[in-house]
Amino acid sequence: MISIKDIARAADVSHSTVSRALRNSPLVNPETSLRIRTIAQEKGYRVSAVGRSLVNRRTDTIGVVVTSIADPFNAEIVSGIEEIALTHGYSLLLATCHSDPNREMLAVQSFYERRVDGILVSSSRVGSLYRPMLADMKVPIIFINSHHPDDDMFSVTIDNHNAGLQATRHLVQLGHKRIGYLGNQFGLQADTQRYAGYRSALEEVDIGFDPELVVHGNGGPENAKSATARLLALANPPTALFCFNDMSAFGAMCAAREHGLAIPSDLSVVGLDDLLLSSYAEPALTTIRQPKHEMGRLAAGTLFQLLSGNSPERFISMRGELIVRKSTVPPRSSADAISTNHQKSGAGA
Amino acid sequence: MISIKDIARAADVSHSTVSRALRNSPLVNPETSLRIRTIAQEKGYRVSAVGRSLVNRRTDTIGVVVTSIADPFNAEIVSGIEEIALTHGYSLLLATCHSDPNREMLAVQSFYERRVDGILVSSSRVGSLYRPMLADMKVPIIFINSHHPDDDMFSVTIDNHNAGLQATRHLVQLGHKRIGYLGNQFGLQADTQRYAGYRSALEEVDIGFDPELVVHGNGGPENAKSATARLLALANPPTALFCFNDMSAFGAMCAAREHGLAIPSDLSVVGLDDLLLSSYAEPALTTIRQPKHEMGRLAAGTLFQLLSGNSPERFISMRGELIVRKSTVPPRSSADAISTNHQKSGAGA
DNA sequence: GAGATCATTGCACACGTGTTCATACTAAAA
DNA sequence: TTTTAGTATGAACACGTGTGCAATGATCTC
Repeated sequence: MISIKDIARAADVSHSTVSRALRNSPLVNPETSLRIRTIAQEKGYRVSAVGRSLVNRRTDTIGVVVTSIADPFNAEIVSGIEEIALTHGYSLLLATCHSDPNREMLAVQSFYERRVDGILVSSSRVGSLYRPMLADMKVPIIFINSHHPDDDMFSVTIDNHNAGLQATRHLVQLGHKRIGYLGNQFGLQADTQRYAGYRSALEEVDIGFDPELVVHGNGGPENAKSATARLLALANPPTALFCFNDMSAFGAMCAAREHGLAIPSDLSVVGLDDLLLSSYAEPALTTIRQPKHEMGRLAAGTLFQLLSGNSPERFISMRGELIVRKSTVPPRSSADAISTNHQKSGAGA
Repeated sequence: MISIKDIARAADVSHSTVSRALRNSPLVNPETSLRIRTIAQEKGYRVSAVGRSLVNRRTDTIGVVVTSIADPFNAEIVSGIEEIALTHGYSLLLATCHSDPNREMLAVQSFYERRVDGILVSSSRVGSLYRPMLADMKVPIIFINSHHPDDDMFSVTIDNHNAGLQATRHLVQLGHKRIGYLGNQFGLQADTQRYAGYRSALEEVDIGFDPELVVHGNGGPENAKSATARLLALANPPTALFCFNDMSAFGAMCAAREHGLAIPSDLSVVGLDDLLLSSYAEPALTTIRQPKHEMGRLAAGTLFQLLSGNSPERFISMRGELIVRKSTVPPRSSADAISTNHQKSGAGA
């Protein structure tokens, strides 16, 4: 591993001069500078970012922790972050925590030890426990997809309540009266808020709320499938379903078909995310588009604002956009769906 | 930012003793050690990995470059890598290159400057151009999903030829005679090999090869859609389609439906990847499962073998597994599909 | 009690880079 | 010629950490 001292020896100058020459400092004679840079190139020299970081007190690196990178939602957020980081010449340190608060803390601590210049956390489960930790380490942290009402926290979220409201309103306007909610793990902030939006939409039109129509998965399709099966086994099943996210919606549609129901004629489904594949599904999924990529960009942008000494907005809240596709239609009979009590041995289509 | 010198001052010892105490060295008096560690904790001290890296000459960091993290295929590979890295106490530096050889090189150079202990590159587009660069920088590199026949390269791939063979054989065995191939960008190694497998399967049973039935997308659903549309507009369209990957398969199925065809009765489709959502599609996608997570694990495992001085296998080739689901059935008439020349204004189901 | 062994600690240097300050030399001005 | 201003360079220190070596003092052995 060759250092500036090596090429200093080769060029018969001090390492100071080499350092200056490589950074194109006007302090060094143009001829010597060229000679040094030539030698450096010949020897295949590359600066050591670790040596440089030690003196510059910055690593040009930001840390990103997500629940799972295999989750396309997180992947798109990271994609947005990476895009902005690249334009600033920053690198990305990635860690996953699998919704484990402990692993989340460990990841953040690891980032801190590595002296990242900033940290982005998506779907944090730790929340206010960060406070004492943040007091110690003066590293700017931006939260994505979780909001903390404390003064010194920055966050980028979508308006989850509004998203739930839009999705449910859409189903209400189609004429549905028995609308189910397929949530994520209980206690998750985004779930609570989307659920609240769902409730609000029902109250707007005086549709009686039926707790039977609320089930919880874990955000993945498999859990959504079994949760939906419970819902469809009800004596008076829903005619429409609002799902926490698109992955859950896929699982729900799968369960419905196995139950002998056709989508959307027997069951309307609306998701939330608008994943790349959602528009290619059959039927194409009606959903609330979440600007994932843009959220990543904004979060990273906020961080770089902070790093350059500016005072960006603390709480950025984005609006989801309703994308109506083919998975939602009016219910079969406008006189509610009491008559359509499907048997499990029903039409196998 | 507090350093060992600060707590050395506070504990009235030399920074050497602090360094030893924090690493639980047996050389330091247990009482002093405890006192030092207490002070360190009170002050919220955390080692600087950059200082440590400078002297240890290792960063406990590996670099990963993928084409796009938003691509679920890459995301799952990264997920596998991260899992193994974590067990070794390593962190992950992530970069994307968007299939641009130049950006790929820049990413690798950035990693090198940051003195990562090893590099993983998925779907490399640069190939042998690495050689001179590798000669300079003695950082172990593992390639995923691209194979380089040079001596000093390590790689983990799936047997693409075999995958193409299995997929096409499956369609042949169902009785299809006009089988299309929807490939990725021309020149991509994986595409060439899968295409070769496709050809081999056709030759096995003496099905005449028709170059009309081969089209190329870019691995994404949108391009796949338009490419498939061209295929279906043929006077004598295919009755089955082997797609480069699952994303393409989704685009292909979408195009077929817009063309008035039913999947699988009018067109059988087989993908390659087995994404999380592939089994939840309608119809559930027949595909060749690629052990993405395992490939990431193996690649990372190979790297850590190298880092610990062992000599792991150079070329790891994995077998894809045919997963038969609902998107493939025998063709409508065994007397080929000449009669089924669908009009674009056909049944709109 | 003298020498030997051991436990504990500090000094000094190293890692690779950037930067301040002083120095040596050159050229211009007086 | 002397002073002044300017140019080019090196010495020295700093960043935070780890470690070989020496030094100190204590305990043990005979």
